Amino acid sequence: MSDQKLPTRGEDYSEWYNQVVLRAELADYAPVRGCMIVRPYGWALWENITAALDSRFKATGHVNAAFPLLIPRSFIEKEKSHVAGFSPELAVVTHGGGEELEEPLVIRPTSETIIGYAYAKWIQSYRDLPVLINQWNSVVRWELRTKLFLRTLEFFWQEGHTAHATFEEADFETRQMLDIYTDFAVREAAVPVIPGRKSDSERFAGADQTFSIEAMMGDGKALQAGTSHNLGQNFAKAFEIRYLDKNGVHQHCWTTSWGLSTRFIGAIIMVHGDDQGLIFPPRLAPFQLVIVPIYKTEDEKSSVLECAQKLRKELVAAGIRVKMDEREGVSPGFKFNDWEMRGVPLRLEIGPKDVAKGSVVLARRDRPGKEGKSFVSQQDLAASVAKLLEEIQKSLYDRALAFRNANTFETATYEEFKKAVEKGFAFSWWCGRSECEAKIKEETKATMRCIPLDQPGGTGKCVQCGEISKEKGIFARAY
RNA sequence: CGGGGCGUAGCGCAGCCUGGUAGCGCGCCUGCCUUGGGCGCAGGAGGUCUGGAGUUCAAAUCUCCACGCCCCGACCA
Repeated sequence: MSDQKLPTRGEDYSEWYNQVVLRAELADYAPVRGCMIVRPYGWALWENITAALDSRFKATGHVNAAFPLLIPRSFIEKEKSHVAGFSPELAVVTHGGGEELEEPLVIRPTSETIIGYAYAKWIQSYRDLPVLINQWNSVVRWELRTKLFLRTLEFFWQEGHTAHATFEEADFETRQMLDIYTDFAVREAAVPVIPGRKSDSERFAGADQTFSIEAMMGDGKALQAGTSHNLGQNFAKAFEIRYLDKNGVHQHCWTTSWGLSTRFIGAIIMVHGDDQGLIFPPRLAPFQLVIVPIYKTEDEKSSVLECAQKLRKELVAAGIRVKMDEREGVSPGFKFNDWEMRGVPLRLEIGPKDVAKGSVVLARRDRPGKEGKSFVSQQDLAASVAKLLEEIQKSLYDRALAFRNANTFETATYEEFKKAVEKGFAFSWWCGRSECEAKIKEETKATMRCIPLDQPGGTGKCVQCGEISKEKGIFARAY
């Protein structure tokens, strides 16, 4: 660490983000442009994200599997709009074993096609349905403008792929998974999100309908934090995924896909972080509590460490993720700042005075300085800690929601709209036409994020063209 | 893929204009001292100056070419 202070978010939000990711040791740049090395601290966060999602997938009947990294290029070409959408960003393997391949292989940008191939083989009867499979993997899309976690050439994610007998079942699945993402974002990550439907131009290549959850970052920009697609019968027709129904008639399946990526880590960073650095929501934080022992003499050191170890064991036994910072030669003050920068939600300070009094100091990451510090008895420490962690979790959500509300504007005129998207979200009537959407983008740089599922009802005038509209949309500049 | 910026110690930079001994800050190592909000002092290690070609007695420095990275725009989880 060369300079000790981060740039503030107000000075340079983008640079604040880059630095905090590197200094907190979440990730590092790789030798190939656009690729990312996820460091242990960042991966620990991802593991907590995957665990929270995976249990929700399992609870709704999904199972995990693994499909290949390499896909015959002809597969990608089988679904018209899918090729059109993805061909500019494909990585293609042309050689293997020292020879040019007869058919180039695409490194998966997503797995609809190879899974479609497998489903066509596996599904014959309505009795085989539904198929509810998820896979955890990484995919490659040749991005030209990259940023750690938010947009990298290779990224880690989960992709769920399901096949159903009817449109209704596929529609239910699509919405159910959107609900799961919403629940995960709100309850685990303390990130308020707006679930909604994507416009035609923002739809996934090959989907009939795309839904997303949209979150507001600390600079007022939007981030798509998860997506769920109803693929209709498009892939089923391209790959001949068919089943024989009860009447003995061949039907094409209805398929869905849904994904959430390491991009979500970017959302956590930008939704909760402050000028000191990261703030992780307790439920996902790699370390929920860090212990900083404080001592001068050798005698103090042994008694403080002994006590700290005892407390650590109690906390671990209570299921709390604890880090003990026993580094020699760095001052406690340094450690305070270091762990604050790295986003640990709660810090436990213990020194000779605390050992004598049977107390500790607990300092909340979400409330800087003295205000967030409290003296707490070592008796029932685990219970006190658990309670504080819950409070922090809640206050992070409340704070993020308040910020989003303060920066979301219901705009009546186009002038108001233009001002709104400078600061945050515009929630405005929209006629639904792509031309209006394109014009808005051209003139304001804001894009149609989603049409929230939660609509006020009634009608209003499209913010751009003035036509009577039935729905309101979220518009914002986006990552 | 267009525009801009930058490649010199692990990181951040100076040196380049005006060619001639490789420098500073932070970090790292050792020792002492300190430790309740980013300690201090002393000593030390660490460089094919992104690569290639050219000009020159001599190139980090001048010329040309290549490569890489970052930032800003068009396309995307």
